[in-house]
Amino acid sequence: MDYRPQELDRKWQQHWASSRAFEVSADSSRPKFYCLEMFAYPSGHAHVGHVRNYIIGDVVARTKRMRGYNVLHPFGWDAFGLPAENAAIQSGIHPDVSTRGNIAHMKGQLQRLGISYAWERELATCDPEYYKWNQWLFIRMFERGLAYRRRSSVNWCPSCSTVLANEQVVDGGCWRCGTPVEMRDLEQWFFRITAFADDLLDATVSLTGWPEKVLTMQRNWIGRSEGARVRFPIEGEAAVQVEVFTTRIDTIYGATFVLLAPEHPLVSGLAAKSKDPVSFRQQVQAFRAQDRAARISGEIEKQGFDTGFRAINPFTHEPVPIWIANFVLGEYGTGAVMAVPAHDQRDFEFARKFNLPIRVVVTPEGRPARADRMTEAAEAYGTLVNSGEYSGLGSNEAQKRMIATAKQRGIGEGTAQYRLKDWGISRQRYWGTPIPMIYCEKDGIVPVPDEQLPVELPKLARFSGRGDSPLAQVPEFVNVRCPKCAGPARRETDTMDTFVDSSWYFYRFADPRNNTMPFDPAAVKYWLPVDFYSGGVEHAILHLIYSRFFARVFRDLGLVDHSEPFTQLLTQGMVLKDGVVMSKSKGNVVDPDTMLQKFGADALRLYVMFVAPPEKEVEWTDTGLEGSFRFLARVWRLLDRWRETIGGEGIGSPDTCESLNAAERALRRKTHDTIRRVTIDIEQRRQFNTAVSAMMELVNELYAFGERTATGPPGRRAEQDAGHVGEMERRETICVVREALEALIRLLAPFAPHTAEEMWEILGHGASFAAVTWPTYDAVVARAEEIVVPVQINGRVRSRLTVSAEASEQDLERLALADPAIRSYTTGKTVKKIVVAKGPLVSLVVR
RNA sequence: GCGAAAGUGGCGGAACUGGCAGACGCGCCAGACUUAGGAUCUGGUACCCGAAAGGGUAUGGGGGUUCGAGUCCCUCCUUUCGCACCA
Repeated sequence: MDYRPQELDRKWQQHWASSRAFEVSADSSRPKFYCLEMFAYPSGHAHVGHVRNYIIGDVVARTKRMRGYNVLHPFGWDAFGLPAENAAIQSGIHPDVSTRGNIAHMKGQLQRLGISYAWERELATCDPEYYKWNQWLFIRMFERGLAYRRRSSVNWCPSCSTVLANEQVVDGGCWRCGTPVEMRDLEQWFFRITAFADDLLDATVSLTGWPEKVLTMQRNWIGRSEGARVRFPIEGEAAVQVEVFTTRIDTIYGATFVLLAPEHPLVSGLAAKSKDPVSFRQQVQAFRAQDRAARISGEIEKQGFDTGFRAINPFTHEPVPIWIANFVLGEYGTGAVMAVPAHDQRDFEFARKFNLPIRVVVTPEGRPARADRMTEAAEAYGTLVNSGEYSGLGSNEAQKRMIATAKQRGIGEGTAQYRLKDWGISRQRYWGTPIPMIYCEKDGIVPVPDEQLPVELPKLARFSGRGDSPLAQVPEFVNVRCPKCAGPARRETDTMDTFVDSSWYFYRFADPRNNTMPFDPAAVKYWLPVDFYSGGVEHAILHLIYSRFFARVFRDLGLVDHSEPFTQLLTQGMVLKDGVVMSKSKGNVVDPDTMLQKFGADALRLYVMFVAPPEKEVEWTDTGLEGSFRFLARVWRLLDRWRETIGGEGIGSPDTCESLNAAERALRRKTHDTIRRVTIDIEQRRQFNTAVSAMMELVNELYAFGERTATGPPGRRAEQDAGHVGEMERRETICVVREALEALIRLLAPFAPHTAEEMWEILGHGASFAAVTWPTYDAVVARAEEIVVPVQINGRVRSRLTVSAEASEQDLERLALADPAIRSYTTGKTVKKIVVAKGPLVSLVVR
């Protein structure tokens, strides 16, 4: 009977579907496990790179199910987004149509892989039943001031013709297409994620199940820095002050000038009053026109000019010049800095270039540096000098006292600054959630009443790809009555960033058909947080920080009782082909369906899990896949060779067999040790490749065992008279082999579920794996009876002792010294030291 | 520039708390069974010397701690990733 996986795939997939094997409901009497893979953008075809993630999740989900957990393992579609809309501009096919077609195809691919999803909970974010709750939530956030509208300078991608959030700008370009981002002044909707900056930052220490790398990225992104704001009056301008942010208030006696960003709000006022307003404005314009990416990255030279105005250092009361500099960022802190050239490298370079004074006010070890001899700024903390009453204090102490003084005198206060900005969510595109807001001349901004939700996307007839906000060109959509005064009003025509959709879909899975709330809090209380979440690292800050933000919003709305939605996070590596990431444009995608037709779902699943640990990038090889197929066929032949022998009734467990011979005991030991290793590898180490190799070892052992038995190994079965097998084996052999095979099949089930189900059935078991329990091991049986102990002399292995596992340290020492090979090294010399290490291992120092 | 992770046979990788480096797989070599083998089974496969027994050298380079280092420490090199004038 040959191994024909394609038939098994079909048979068991049908069986799982018709028996609703993976559908679940909340059950407080059982422990729950929520296993989730990042949902998919329905691009049309999943390649093996995408599919790796789903297989990882499926192995975890299936294992947990066998271990008695009530497992929620859902899937859905991140179905809004630009590619579908751009395709519509090209092809004229409506995004709704193409998206649904893509979803149907990809769903089929996942089903053919045998991923154990609870498909009845499937959702797509482009369904009004889903995005209605985006709108509902938006309004709740608006009511609480967490969603607000403001005019500001925003990132604009000219290619996608839409605004981008800061998180979506990578190296100065659009995260999706790489086009350099431009700045535009626009009225936009923002989510006040900065209100949770401290919470999001501080809680990272509680995320012990996350990779440290991702946490570091999030901490850097939030970018909290402690410091102070200090206000500098302007000489002769009583009405205005320059407020600066500094993390080094201890160096304020060394502040010899003040720098403003070209975007600083005071700049235009100063220009007007300056001696030469025309040239002033020209220089500011020149700075602002500089390439933003280059300006921020420090690639261009530091430039600046003197405004002619002077600020009064509130600590020294000295007047210092105010300059405008191209490297000062308008959007960070106050957009103005006090420049301390002696103790800040950037200020140092600027002072040297423009001959501005440098004054040393902090010294690390007693003797102050000479300003005229410095080659770089002295940024280290130390003891203050030339700082009036603060001289002699350490930097830390000085900071505390200076902040207290500033506060007392009303010239400043201690604060923290963040690099995290509020999340701009308006998108000038069609294929997204309409923002449920109405603008009325009389009543201003008015939310759409809850009972009118959802605000549905109108069907667009044409996609031109030109101009802003396609919805603005649909009069029936734009023109509405004001919900308050019933007067004429117009709708918001921007749509939401699709990252809004993906920030809470994992809650909706707990209760996906609810039509009165986003979800029932009780359902979420049972299922959430997600116990195991896996996806690509590319979401380390985008999706994962937005989701943590949404969890806090739901928490503050009283809908959930936790703050962190994902307990354990696994960031899986990409699958490469020919050394590069698979992509349609590179023409190097490996289509899972082709592989399925050749080798079946289980070989593909097994290969993907075996090739490397899940976090690592892997290079796809066809021969590796064939190897996995061969392994499964090898297991299949093993079962074929033993099925009639061990299938009979009335055969007890090996525990009841008293007289196992050495080979049988060794096989039992291997069986139990394999269960131990596979269980730990899957459940604790999440290192699936070594779990697979442990199973391969067991299979090799079973082949070797078969070699020694009456009927011979599986490969020779063809030459045996099949009618006679079975009667020739010892009862003990049958017990031990059956135990080994039944364990193997169950361990294999999460990786190769179709094959395992079939083999389980062949062995005469009725129940499908949804109901089968994970094998357990006996630690005593798993331990070897006899062990080989290496003996080292001066660090080199010179002999090996075969001893009982119970041998004591003294026994080992004695046996080592008595060993002939060892004696040839010790005779005539002194044994200076003997170490018996756990392991065990004996190490002798001989001189 | 700063920070993090990593560097192991021809290849993917293993080695859990410092204890036999190279598990398992791919590839390759040989044998068996065969009309045949690109099926299957068995054996071999880090490198160097040696007919063999055996010996020596090996985890990016150099140094150190230790009875013992792929693993810990220092230093340098390379690769990948993240951050990059954030005051």
